[in-house]
Order: sequence, then C-alpha cells, then structure tokens
Amino acid sequence: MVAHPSRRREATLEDVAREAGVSVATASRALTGRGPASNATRTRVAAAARELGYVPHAAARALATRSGTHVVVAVGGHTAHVLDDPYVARVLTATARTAAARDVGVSVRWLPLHDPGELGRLAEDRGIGGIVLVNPTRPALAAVPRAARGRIAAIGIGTRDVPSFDVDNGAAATRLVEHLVAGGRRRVAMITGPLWLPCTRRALAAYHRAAAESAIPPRAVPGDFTAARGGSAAAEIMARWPDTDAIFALGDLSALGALGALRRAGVDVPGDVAVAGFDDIDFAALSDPGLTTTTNPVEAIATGAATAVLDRRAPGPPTLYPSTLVLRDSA
Amino acid sequence: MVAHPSRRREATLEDVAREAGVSVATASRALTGRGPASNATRTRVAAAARELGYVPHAAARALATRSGTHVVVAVGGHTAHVLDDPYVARVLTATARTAAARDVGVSVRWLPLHDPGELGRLAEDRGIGGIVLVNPTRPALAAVPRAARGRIAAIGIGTRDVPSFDVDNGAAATRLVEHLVAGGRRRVAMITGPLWLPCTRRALAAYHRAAAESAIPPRAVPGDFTAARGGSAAAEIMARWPDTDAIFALGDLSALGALGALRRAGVDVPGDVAVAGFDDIDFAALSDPGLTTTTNPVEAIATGAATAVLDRRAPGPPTLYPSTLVLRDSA
DNA sequence: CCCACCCATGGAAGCGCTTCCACCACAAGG
DNA sequence: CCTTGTGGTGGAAGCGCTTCCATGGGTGGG
Repeated sequence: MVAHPSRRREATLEDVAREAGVSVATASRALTGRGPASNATRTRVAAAARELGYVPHAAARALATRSGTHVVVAVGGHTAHVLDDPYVARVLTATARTAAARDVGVSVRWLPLHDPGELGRLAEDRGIGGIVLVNPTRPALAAVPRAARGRIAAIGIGTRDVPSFDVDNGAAATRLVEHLVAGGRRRVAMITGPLWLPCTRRALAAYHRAAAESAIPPRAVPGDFTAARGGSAAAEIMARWPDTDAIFALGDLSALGALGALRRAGVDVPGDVAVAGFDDIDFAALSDPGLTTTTNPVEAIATGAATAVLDRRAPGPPTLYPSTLVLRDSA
Repeated sequence: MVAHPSRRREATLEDVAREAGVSVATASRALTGRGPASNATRTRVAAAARELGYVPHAAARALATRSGTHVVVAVGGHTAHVLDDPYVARVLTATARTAAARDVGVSVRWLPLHDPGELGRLAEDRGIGGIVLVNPTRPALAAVPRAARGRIAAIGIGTRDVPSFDVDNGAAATRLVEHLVAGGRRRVAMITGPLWLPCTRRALAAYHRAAAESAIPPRAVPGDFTAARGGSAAAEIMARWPDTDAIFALGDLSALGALGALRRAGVDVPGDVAVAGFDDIDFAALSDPGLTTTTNPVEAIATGAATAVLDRRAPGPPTLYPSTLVLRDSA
C-alpha cells in the first residue's frame, strides 16, 4: 500500500508554484528549463514538484505548445496485414520505448498503397507530434502538404526520399552473395520482398551486380516476407532451375519458410542447397540447421528515427546502418 | 499531389462554427452528440466540418474533458528486458491497432518488480486514459490509489486480481500433459515461467494435478520464457532425470530452445523425448520437427482488454479464452 | 553617484475544446 | 392573457500549461 490521501486532487503546476513560493510562470520555466531561472528557484521548484508528486499534464502542455501528444508509426502496404509483420512489431516496440521516455504515446497506422492521401491527412492532424514512416510510397509522400513536411521523419526498409534511417541492405546482399560464391556456390537464387518496395529493388540490384561479377546466372522470384511465400518460392525456384545450389531470401521469415520446404522435399541443407536470410531475427538461431543471415539493427534504426522525430531534428541525409554477416550452418 | 492551399492554418472548431453559422458551443454539441441539438444544426455542422477537413484536437479535448490521451501497456518484470518479449510485442501491436481506431495513442512501460509504487504513479498521470496491465504483482496493484481504480483494466498472462482477459492455461497444461500421457509418455518434465508469475503457478499446479492423476513423477524446473533458458533447462532436466521422455515448456520460445539443445545433444525428438510448447507462435510451425503446442489468442485478448479500457466498461469478472491443442511432430 | 543594462520574476493572454448556465421563443395549461 | 414549462441556443468560464511582455532589483561603467 502507498500513502496516498485517497481523495486528493492531483497536483498541478499551480500547486507546485504555491509550494515553492513562486509564480506559475517561473515554475514552468524552472521545470522545463526553457527561459531564465536562477539556480535557487530551479532547485526549490524541483523539490516542490517531487514533494507533491507532480506529473505534468501532457495534453495541457501539448495544447499550449501546439505540439502533438503522440507519434504514429505509419506503415505502407497492400493490406492492413502489414501491421502483423514481426518487423513492424520490432519498430513499434522500439519506438514506443523511446517515446515513453519523453512521455508521449505511439500509434500505428496502415498506409494503404491505393490511397496515397492517407499520409497527407495524418500529417495534418495536430494531435500528432511526429510520424515514423515505414515503407511509404512516393505518391503518398507527395501527398503531404508542404506546411506539414517539417513534422515528418522517415525510417526503415523504406524510402530514401526523405531523411531516413535504414540498414544498408545493398551492401548486405552483396556480401551474402560473395560469401555463398566463396563457399563454392555457383547457382545462387534470390527470393525478394514485394517489388514495389524501393528496398527490395535496391537489394535486387545489388544481387544482380554481384551475380554479374561472379558470373553466376541471375535467378530471382518475388516474395512478400512471409514464411509461407518463402516455402512456395523455394519450390518454384527448384522447379524452374533444378541445379540451384543456394537460395538467399530477403527476410529470415522467408528463408526459414524456404528451408522448411526444402527439407520436407528431401533436399539436404546445406549439402545440396545453401540457404541464407536477412534480418537475424531470434529464430534464425533456433532453426535446424541454424540460419546464416545478416543483421538488421531494427531497434537502433527505430530508436534513431523516433528520437529524430521527437527532437524535431533538422532533416539530414539518409543514415545507413551497417549490417554484419552471421554465419551459422545453413550456408 | 493533393490540393492543399499550402499556407493554411488547420481548421478549429471555431472555423466550423462560423462556417455553419452557429456558436462554438452548439458546434461542439452537434459534433459530439452530447447535449441537445436540433437535427438541422447537427447536419449543417457536420457538413461544415467535412468541408473544412476538421479534425478535433485530441489534446484540447482531453484537457477540457479531463480524460487521457493515451493508454499505456504496463508490463511487470524483473528487468526492462521484458519489453523485448515477443509476447509483449504482440500485446502492444494489438492494443495499438485497437487504440488507433479511436485516435488514441499507446505507450509501454516497465513495472519493476522491486518498485510497486510505479503503477500507482502511472495511475495518477492524468494524461493516461487507461492502463492495460500485463503481469502486475499484487503489491503493485495494492499501490494504486482507490480514486484511480476506475481507470484500470487488466489483461494477460497476469493477475486475476482485477478484471482481466486471459488464456486458460491451467486447462491447456492439463490437456497437454494428458496428450503426452496418451501418447505413451511416462516421465513428463516441465519448464515453467518465472515463479513469481501467478500464471506460472496456475500452470504448474495444473501440471502437478495432471501428473498425480496419471501417476507420473513431478519434475519441474523454473524457466524465464527465453529460448536460452529453455536450452539450459532441458539440459538440467536430462542430467537430473535421465529417463525423462517428454518435456513441456510454458512458452514456445523455451520449448524451441529445449528442442534445439536436445537435438544438439544427440537426443532424438520425438523418438527419445517429446517436446511441447505453449503459445503457438509463428515459429512453432517452422521448426524441425514442428512443435506441438497449444494456442494463446493474445491478439483477441489484447484487443478485448484494450476495448474494455477505452470504453471504460464496468469491471466484470476475469474472462478466460480457451486454448486449443495444435498437434505437430514434436510430440 | 547615476544611468544603462541584464537577469530573474510575475501578470496575463492565449492554445482548442467542453460544459454550466442564462436566455429566448414558443407551446401548452390554467 | 399570464404563468410554467421545454428544447435549442449562445456567452463565458474554465481545463493546465507555455510564453510574451512589463517590471523590478541588482551589477558595472561612465
């Protein structure tokens, strides 16, 4: 039990000011650190606030400062199902943790591919303090009014059209292909992500370049980041190009799906076909054989993006996080 | 591109009122549906709002109505690491989706086991519209002041001390043990969750009861829901009771960890030892062999809890969701 | 010794919304 | 015809905070 006088009104800034013997204006300045305030008052006010268990009213503050009370994670995709993607869950969790530290909430929203206006509408909502974009489309970005541009920061497997934080998946794809080739593989196929995603196209381009350099035939089939599609894509690959000796999937989920399908089909992994993924999700380590993959520092990326949004930092150039190779048994 | 006059102030209720030729008071009443308003005004105001693209300022509304702007998902645990648990991620995602539909944000907070006061402080934060509790401790619940009780709803693998939504893991554990016994297993060990969790104790009790009924020796070691601990716990079990022929873990992550450890140790699964989990996470289907487990409808549970919080529904008795057995190859 | 300057402070005006209350017109009952 | 309702409406007072602006008491330079 806690010693709470049970019928007390919760403390407001006015109470704190009275307790500290200053005006609300001064109390506000002392507490927020904005504007002048002597050290003496600063500590006195802080003490009063602690004493009274004062917690600032986020809505009132937002109203007065004309800033939003929450940031939204907006995810582009064909269906609302993208919100169920574990990748999105990681972004959301990291964003929420970052935001919680500054006492702002987080929402998720699906940005339908077919309705580019949604993002514009979101950007006009004054309740929103910032937007973390995941995989937005160009048309959607174009739909946000100039005036609202300042409030937006971007992130993710997504665009480079706005300041963003992203993993360098071009380099990762290249390194992975090189590793497979170094291991003696000569027929390296790729399961991509959805083709409308710029990041898919970048990774695909890197794959094509690496394949050309190693003189291996390009073999790519489109995927959608799901395990189910990974399985069917692997089957498709083996049917079309039976001599394939390695499969690289954009996304561990797809890679694990492919791995499962191959094993069920009696293919030896990595004996007959090597399998590699992308993201290094927890389960990559648990599969049998362990999945070779490259890391995707989603948490760092999401945290960086959320921090940038919350600080309203000046838009810089896209920031690329490095991805490192994780060697396990599947390749 | 969207046709937005680029330098326009966003519409406020005052603009809507002027456009509709009524006062702000009337506009507010017409829009919210609270208080009297003639049908004519109601439609006129609605039209004006649509025309102007008016979206109510959530913070201002929250300030005026003294209601919160976001709901927080509060997770009890030893370390802040609990926030990384995939289970929590699922709860968070589902809550965020539900909340987004009503335009409220969501935060996550860690409730340290050693600081029961944190929840009380949370409950006093006027910015918070509701709290979804995950695994709160009794002392923490006791620390929330009476006055704030009305704002709380609870959920999860957690408590039954407040109105809650939970999976019936007692029944699930019983069913799983019975299934293992029916399959001829006689030495069924269990890897539990953290012992301070009521849900762990309930599942453990169910296991003990089922074991007693089937005359099998009780063998339980504590776990923590992680894959790593699952692996070490399995090793511990096999060292202490070498004749164990089945392991049931509370949580698929632990089960998969155990499965991996057993295979690496050269144990045949399910030949020598059967393995079963709990939760039916995506990866349960992808492991080799596929993991036998029981479902945990987290999304439904979280959605139900979030809805209850948002609607401020009268606290009812704890609601139990059924768990169904998913038979795969590991048991 | 005075003036200019500066820093710390308090008063007060909002931010956009809800809601209490007084008000008005009109209908029905005495 | 006057009273007593009644439902629709507008005025205005906040909700708790930030911030502009004016004010005051200090310091240093002239």
